[in-house]
Amino acid sequence: MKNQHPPVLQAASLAERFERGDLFAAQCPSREVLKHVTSRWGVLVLVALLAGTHRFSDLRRKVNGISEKMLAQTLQWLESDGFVQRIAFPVMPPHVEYTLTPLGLDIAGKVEALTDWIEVNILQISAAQQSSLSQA
Amino acid sequence: MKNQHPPVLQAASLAERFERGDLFAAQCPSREVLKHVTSRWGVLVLVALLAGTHRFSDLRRKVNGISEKMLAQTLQWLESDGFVQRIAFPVMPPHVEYTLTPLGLDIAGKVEALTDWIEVNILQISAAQQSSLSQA
DNA sequence: CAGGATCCTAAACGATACTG
DNA sequence: CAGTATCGTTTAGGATCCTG
Repeated sequence: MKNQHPPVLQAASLAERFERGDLFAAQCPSREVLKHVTSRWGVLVLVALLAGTHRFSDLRRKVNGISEKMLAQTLQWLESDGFVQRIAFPVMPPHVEYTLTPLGLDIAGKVEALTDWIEVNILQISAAQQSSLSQA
Repeated sequence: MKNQHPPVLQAASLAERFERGDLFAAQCPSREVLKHVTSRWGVLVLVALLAGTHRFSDLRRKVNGISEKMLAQTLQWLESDGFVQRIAFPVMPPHVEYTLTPLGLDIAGKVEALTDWIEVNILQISAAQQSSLSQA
């Protein structure tokens, strides 16, 4: 069954939402956004777009391994969440540009903070993996 | 355009990113770690453990909707990545505690920064979704 | 209580073909 | 070029049973 966003968010639950722990509720609307943003390709597309406007094929080349289908779907998710703006030029052949919105720029920064941390600490993580084998 | 990069991002220059291998490469080892951390339950378990040590059943109760299987698997991922330390007391019935390692504490903070941002901006995101429908 | 083993469904994903 | 549509495969994830 499909869990769709409620058209109007209750002001009553707004206060609750500002408290920590609301995310743990299964019906939290943030989980849907989180799903898009932390998806396998969502992360990479957001970070890629931090470098600036990209065309569809640019993104496809940059995000190594992504398929047409997944790129299109990921971009649609991010666009519907208001993180990405899609601009289609009515020319032939088609020319479409994708840009982060201010909102998207903000969240992409958070995502990049995470991915950067992983890349910086990847050796330390691998080392921890090794030592965990001897610990138990 | 309000490009407000956190300090951590500036520490990772473009040149450095090329040297340590880019996340955009399909074979980048960081992608595996990223997969665990940004997985549906990985995010929630990490944030949950920020509150301190939890037993298996505590986590299961706290992370609403997670199954035994996925909790066990997620914890094993995070443990093998060196983010979570598992302590099993040899008693009957079993007593097992899970705690964030220093490395895990660090990355959980990044993840929480992301989830917190979403929770705080969820209304703005919904608003962006609405306006994107009327713009077109 | 913690979690392994098994089975199963739903969803994600990829490849290809096709179109404006 | 930028997608959509369709199909087949793979993986995530859930339910249940079982054991130490």
